[in-house]
Amino acid sequence: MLQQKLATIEDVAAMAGVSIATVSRAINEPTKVADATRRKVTDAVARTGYTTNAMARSLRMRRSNMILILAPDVGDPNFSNILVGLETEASKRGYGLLIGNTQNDPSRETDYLRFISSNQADGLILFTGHLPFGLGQSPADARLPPMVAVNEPVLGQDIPFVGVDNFEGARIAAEHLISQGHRRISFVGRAPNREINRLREDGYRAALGGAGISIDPRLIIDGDGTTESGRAAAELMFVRDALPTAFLCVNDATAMGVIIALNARRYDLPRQFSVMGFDDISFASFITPSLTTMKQPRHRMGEAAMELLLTLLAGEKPKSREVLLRAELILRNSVSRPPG
Amino acid sequence: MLQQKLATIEDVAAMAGVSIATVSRAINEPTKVADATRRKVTDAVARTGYTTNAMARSLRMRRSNMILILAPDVGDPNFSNILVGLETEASKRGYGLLIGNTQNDPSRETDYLRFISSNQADGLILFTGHLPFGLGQSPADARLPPMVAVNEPVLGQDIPFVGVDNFEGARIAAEHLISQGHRRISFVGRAPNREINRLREDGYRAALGGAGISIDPRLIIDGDGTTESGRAAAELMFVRDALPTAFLCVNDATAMGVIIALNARRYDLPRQFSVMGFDDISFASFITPSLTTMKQPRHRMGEAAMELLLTLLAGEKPKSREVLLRAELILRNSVSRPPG
DNA sequence: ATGGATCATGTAAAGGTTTACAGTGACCGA
DNA sequence: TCGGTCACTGTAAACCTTTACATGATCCAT
Repeated sequence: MLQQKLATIEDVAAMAGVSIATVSRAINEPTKVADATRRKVTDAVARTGYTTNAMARSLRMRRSNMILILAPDVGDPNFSNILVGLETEASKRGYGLLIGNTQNDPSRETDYLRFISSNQADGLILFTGHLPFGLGQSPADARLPPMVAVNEPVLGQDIPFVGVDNFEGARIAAEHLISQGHRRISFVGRAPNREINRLREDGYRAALGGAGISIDPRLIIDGDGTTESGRAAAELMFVRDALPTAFLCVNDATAMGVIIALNARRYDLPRQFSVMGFDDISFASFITPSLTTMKQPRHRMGEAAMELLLTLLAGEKPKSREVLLRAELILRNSVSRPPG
Repeated sequence: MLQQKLATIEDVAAMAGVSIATVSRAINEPTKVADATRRKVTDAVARTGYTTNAMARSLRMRRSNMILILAPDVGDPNFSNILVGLETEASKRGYGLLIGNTQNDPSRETDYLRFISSNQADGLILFTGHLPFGLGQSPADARLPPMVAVNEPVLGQDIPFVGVDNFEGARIAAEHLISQGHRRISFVGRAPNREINRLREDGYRAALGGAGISIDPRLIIDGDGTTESGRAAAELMFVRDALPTAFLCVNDATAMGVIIALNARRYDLPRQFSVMGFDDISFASFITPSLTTMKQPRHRMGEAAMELLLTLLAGEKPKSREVLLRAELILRNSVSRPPG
């Protein structure tokens, strides 16, 4: 390779006329070194262009200052903003981010664990909602690496979690619809085995219950959170005999599907039907009508998750092992009073 | 720390009754080791749960098997899919991805170079369209690390590039509008100092020239590629006296702004105005009318860029230092024949 | 039988840090 | 003057690999 040899700590030590130990100290614990010496060292560092070899440092310290992010799909617009928050905080604290895109493929999840076992990453951020395949199953690896789940909690494992209060958020959303006079409110995106969907459905139920509205099970529609599922759900409502006046959707993607289906049937929104989403993805404001939704503080979620993980990594006790942020109601044009 | 000591190569060697050199060879160059010995080693590896310490390996080999991604905004929907392509190819070849989100902040760009200079990353993928601040300016660092620009080329530096043929793509788009009978076609998103915008504008000009249509400079509107700029551009057209029958937009975000503005003015699209975008971002199909656009093969762009970088890293000569992929015309509902 | 080639393995150095421990002077109080 | 602190610096081990080189065994052709 053409790579010219980089300056090492020895070169700096030689130029400054001190030992390598002193150079190391001058860099990492400046107070422990005499002023004059420190100046000689910083001088030599500048002249040689020395930068610490992170590999040697990591080897010695058994710490890489890297965090592995395990996500099913980095391209997901809901994830990528959290990623920016994670990155902001990590970068501020001198950590780097390693990305692991798993596509929900168990073998890729396992594969990425090599970064942990080979010491290339000190901790783990989980977007997946479950432990990576191969971790925590056998009692042998009862000792899990430091990790924090974000967005979606990991059930039954007591993994620290940062996310939004989905129950409360959905309740606020449903209450908003109720306050506009709606009483026949559909919930689109039921999926009892997905924790997020379950919590949002529960929030919906709590709001209706609190307002003394009895729940019509025909208005609760299964869905996997995709735009297509929203479209299909809306179509299904027309087949069944009972129509709602408002749709509360488990997320924005679903809500967009509902809106597309209603637009295609030439309904005038929001006059004839109101629609609410959840998440406030970037395109929620671009669809017609623009989407009233619950905004997730994604950037802050990322920051909080990273902060929690770094606290754990430092061996300190965090204030709390669970951080629930509040979702914020964003009023746009997809909700009005019901017709009639 | 609670960290129990991990098995090292010495533990494996002891258990297998061979030297550590043999263990290393059995793992990395299995053919150079006798069958019986290899079996003993793999056995011991399994029993101890040994994984090679990547730090020690990197230190010794002066190679980290990591690639640094420098992007202005990881959350950009156009970027994140390229990222998935990069990741696919990198992961296949045993490389990891380090993300550097710069927000176009020069100091953050420089900051991330520490991963290169400290040997934590072997190469660089540039989304930024320019060299990171602090690199290549002074003749001292004339020797640049191996890098590949993706999406947006770096001008005047002979940096290998993978992207879409923007000139050709824009020409195809404009020709599509012309083939539908449009002759008054606006170009929204002129920005002569942005290479991508410039190329797309040139493609537009070439198509019109080729069809013998003279270009009305009043139909060419500045824009920075944001949705807001598209909205503003459309409004501007109404202030000026000359209206087009079709809008060719520099990208989908701009096109969505144009559509929103036209929808707000209660025009019937595409009957009264046709609109085309460029990129095919995921929400292009969700706006009403759904957007006819040029699709960028983002996943393949990522793969190709990573492939090129790894070729350079291996010290081999790549087939070509520039890979231009073709954008594909996606027909949807935002284009029709002009009115009248 | 002998020289040389081939194959399998071992020895030890090198890669660049951090840090426990030891050492050196200077200074202070008795 | 002496013992003891204190502030600073140096020595050397440890972190865990990969790999050039040396060694020894086997085999074949002479």
